[in-house]
Amino acid sequence: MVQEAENKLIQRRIEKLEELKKSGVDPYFNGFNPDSFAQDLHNQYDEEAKEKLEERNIPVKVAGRIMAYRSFGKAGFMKLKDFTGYMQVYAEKNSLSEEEFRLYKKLDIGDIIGVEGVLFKTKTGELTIKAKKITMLTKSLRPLPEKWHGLKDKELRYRQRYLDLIVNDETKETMLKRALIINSIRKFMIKNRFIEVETPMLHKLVTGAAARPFKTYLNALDMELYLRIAPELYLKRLVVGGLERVFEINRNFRNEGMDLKHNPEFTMMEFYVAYKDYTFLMDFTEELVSFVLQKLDIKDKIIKFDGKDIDFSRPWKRIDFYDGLREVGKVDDDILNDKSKALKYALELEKKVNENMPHEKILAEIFDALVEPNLINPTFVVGYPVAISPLAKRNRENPDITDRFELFISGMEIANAFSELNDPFDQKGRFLKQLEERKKGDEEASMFDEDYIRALEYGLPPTAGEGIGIDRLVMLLTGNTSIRDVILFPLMRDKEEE
RNA sequence: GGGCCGUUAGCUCAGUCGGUAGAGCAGUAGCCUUUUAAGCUAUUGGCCGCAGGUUCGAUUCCUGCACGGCCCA
Repeated sequence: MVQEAENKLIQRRIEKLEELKKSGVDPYFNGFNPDSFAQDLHNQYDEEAKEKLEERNIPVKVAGRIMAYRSFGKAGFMKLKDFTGYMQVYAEKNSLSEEEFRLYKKLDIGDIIGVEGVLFKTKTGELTIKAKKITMLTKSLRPLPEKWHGLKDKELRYRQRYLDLIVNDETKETMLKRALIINSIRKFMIKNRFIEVETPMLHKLVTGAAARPFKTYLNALDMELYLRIAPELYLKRLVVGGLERVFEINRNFRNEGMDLKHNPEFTMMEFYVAYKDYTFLMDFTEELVSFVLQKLDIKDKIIKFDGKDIDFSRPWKRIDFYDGLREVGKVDDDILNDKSKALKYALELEKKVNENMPHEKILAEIFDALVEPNLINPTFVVGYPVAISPLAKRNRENPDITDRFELFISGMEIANAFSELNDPFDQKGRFLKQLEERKKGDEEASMFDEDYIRALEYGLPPTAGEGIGIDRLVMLLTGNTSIRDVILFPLMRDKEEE
């Protein structure tokens, strides 16, 4: 048996399954080939007049899951769902063989069936298939959630996403939109002559971002490995190799807290373009997102998210990191100039900071607390300090800051980008600095990547690079305030089954 | 990590000021050949999240735990 009968409802359906088998019906029949999808039929025939449609006597074969079942004696209606939409089926005794009518009477909501018949319209004008033949394709053993309220329990929706998808059309809509968003991004990148690549997920060194990694182990080489926190250094190696425009849309893994905006594995697009700098990337990002909005048919450039209107009209606001602290965060100058005052202030804000951290890192924490939540419309923050930007190129006028920006929308960090540091001597120094931070206890500090230095010694052309958080972008564009609602299978804690 | 809230039938939810529970849908039986949450009649279904404590008695009160949600860090 597949599973123990959990309750009488399942028990009853298993009995029905056995009855089917006994009467010679294969409850898992594999030879039915539908010739139409629900939505296509609606698109084609919804506008057609009832009489005309019925004269034409159009034969169709569809397959799907029974979502509603309304029966009255010698006839009845079913609502069938396939991946495109719904199609109503009308079954009556006179149009079916005796066996098939008996099969019809035994069907359950949730069963997957194939229907052959002709199109007609009901009294109320709904396009419907009058069944001539019904084929059981998959018997469903578990009862579906209630037809009206559906499945609301978030825990069940995440843990049993298949059920969520069967019952809640909004979930499917969100995921289809996600696919559309990623597709349009890909289209935009390719249009701009970027080459899509895949780089390793299993890394020997933790680099490319500030985060704690997942550790794993490769038996064949007796080697400790990390799941990547970012593909950055591999992508830049490719630019060294002459792939001057590359992008990768793929998963990153970060071993840190989970909340509305963080899932341990998440999807990023990173891309690099040679002979451009970070100012190019700001324009490019505006164009990219505008392109996606256009593909989503959002014409007024305004999106409702978390109760706020977000205006994507170009150009987007650009503010300086320190100006942001002063003007948006109302942070006093002596905090900006004095590390011990900054530390004290950050502690008052209940940030996890300590005296081993560089002053700039503490300021970044204060920025996180006081400035970021106020950046609602798309805002580029520029002028990040060198100390917290180990892979970014220094600004020519002010060597203490970098040619870098982060993009915030609705208080969320959406993108991080900079002119890439391509001076191997400077890069070596930054790596060494990161090692020091690591020794002081910063588990998020970068490791030293010698081969990457070697690659830089061969010469990385002047390059601009950016990472865009795809899940968060999808959240914004689909109106979901939880990252779990835009990931098909978000990570859940184990629940012991009895 | 802290705070608040939730966990009752397959699903969505009531409820018991402490006396082992109820609705709708789904299921089952019957009537019904154009329904739209179809209708009508009858009916099955519960370790009231888990473990302790208080009590004559706990699903209810208390404590702890698990999982989830929201808020904060």
